[in-house]
Amino acid sequence: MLINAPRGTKDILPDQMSNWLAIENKMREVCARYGYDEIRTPIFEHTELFQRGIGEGPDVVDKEMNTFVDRGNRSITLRPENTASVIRAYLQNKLYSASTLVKLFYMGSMFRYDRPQAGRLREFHQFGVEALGEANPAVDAEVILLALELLREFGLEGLTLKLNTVGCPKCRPVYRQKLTHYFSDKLDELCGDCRRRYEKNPLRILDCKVDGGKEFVEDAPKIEDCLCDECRDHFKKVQALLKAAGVEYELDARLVRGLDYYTKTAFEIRCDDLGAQAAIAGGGRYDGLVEELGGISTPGIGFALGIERLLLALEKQGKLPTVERVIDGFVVSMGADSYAFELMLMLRRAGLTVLMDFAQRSMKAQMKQAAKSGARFALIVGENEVNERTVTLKNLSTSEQQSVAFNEVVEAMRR
RNA sequence: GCGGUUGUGGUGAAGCGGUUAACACUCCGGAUUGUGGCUCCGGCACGCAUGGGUUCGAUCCCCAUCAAUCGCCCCA
Repeated sequence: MLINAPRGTKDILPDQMSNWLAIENKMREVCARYGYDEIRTPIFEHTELFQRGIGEGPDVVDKEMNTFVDRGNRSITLRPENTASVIRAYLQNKLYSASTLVKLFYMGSMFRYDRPQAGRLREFHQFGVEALGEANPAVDAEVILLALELLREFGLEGLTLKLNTVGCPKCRPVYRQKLTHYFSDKLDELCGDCRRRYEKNPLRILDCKVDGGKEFVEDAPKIEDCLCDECRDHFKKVQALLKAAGVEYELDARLVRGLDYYTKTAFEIRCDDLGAQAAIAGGGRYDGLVEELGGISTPGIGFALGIERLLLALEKQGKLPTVERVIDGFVVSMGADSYAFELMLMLRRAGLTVLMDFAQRSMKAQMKQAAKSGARFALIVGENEVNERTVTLKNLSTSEQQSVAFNEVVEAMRR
């Protein structure tokens, strides 16, 4: 019996690497332009980091974490997201000492134990960005712009930016209170999920697919009526900056980011082509999180983007990027393997990409391989070439062929 | 975690309760001497996700498991 990869995990095979690399390269390139530096944190952390960082409540922590006890009897969790880890690293390594605004990005595996679907895996990959130390709404705008520009550079279409503010510790409780009060005598009219949400997070009721359209839900108190001056002003400034940048967005009072740590700005980028997993990227401000994790009060904002979802969307739109791979030569050996080896070594040392078929097959078969590999040249060696210490160099696109002295092959191939 | 659909070779797929499981592509080999991309010829599932059951007999029927997928939940 073969052993398969665990449910919800996927091999990224050689023929897909080109797409992954192209995407990762673009991410690094855009981040460099925006002044974000890469960071890599461990794939597992103390379970407590996520419990404190994300908060008890969201499914991500309650039901979806891969938690285990290690041999030293510690409770360890495979990271379900990276923000808490980045902040942990920021505090632990005192990155704040370098400058007030620390801008970081990451990419890597995240783990959530959920039922797999296309665009939703148990091990999946996120690219994300965190800007720590600055409360200025301009940073909110920069982060959103970075996400949008990145996707735009991939040529992705059918994107919608949804924007909301979820208030802060001053005004959110007021709003939540109002909502709870509002729904308290309407529980019977809500679906089962919403009755659950009523306890855990009444804001959720607003974007319920079952109840969302109901009149009394539509008429529920709006957060904008409860925002404190600071949050109201912040949100206004973020919008002004986005408008100035020519960004189109939808205000969505029902957009509730799933992780409890968000404050003020919350946003999500959706792509039409992804079915139920339409959220390709999401994020927001989390001004209380650093303090929650034991640092001094430090504002922060970030977002995460699902790389598999991006790949899926790009594939659907026929826009998968690739990285070029040039094969310079393919050595065809007619029973002259040691000479062929010498040749390959020489060429590779000169920095050329050279392949050969080791199956000792007919010349015809080897030529076929050479053509299939996409190599620019076939380098044919046999008894004659060995004796003359030459190489028969055939340009596979023009079919031109010449005999070249061993020492002059590199030069001939570079012409 | 809940509900639905699906599961045939490397790939896309046809198929029927009963002798050799179509077809296409890929791949491999060949069309005489050391030359590819075109053409032609030939080869490639002892097996129809796995494990049970029904049946004289199952890839086609039933059950379970596993997996994928769609929707929900949640989220990226």
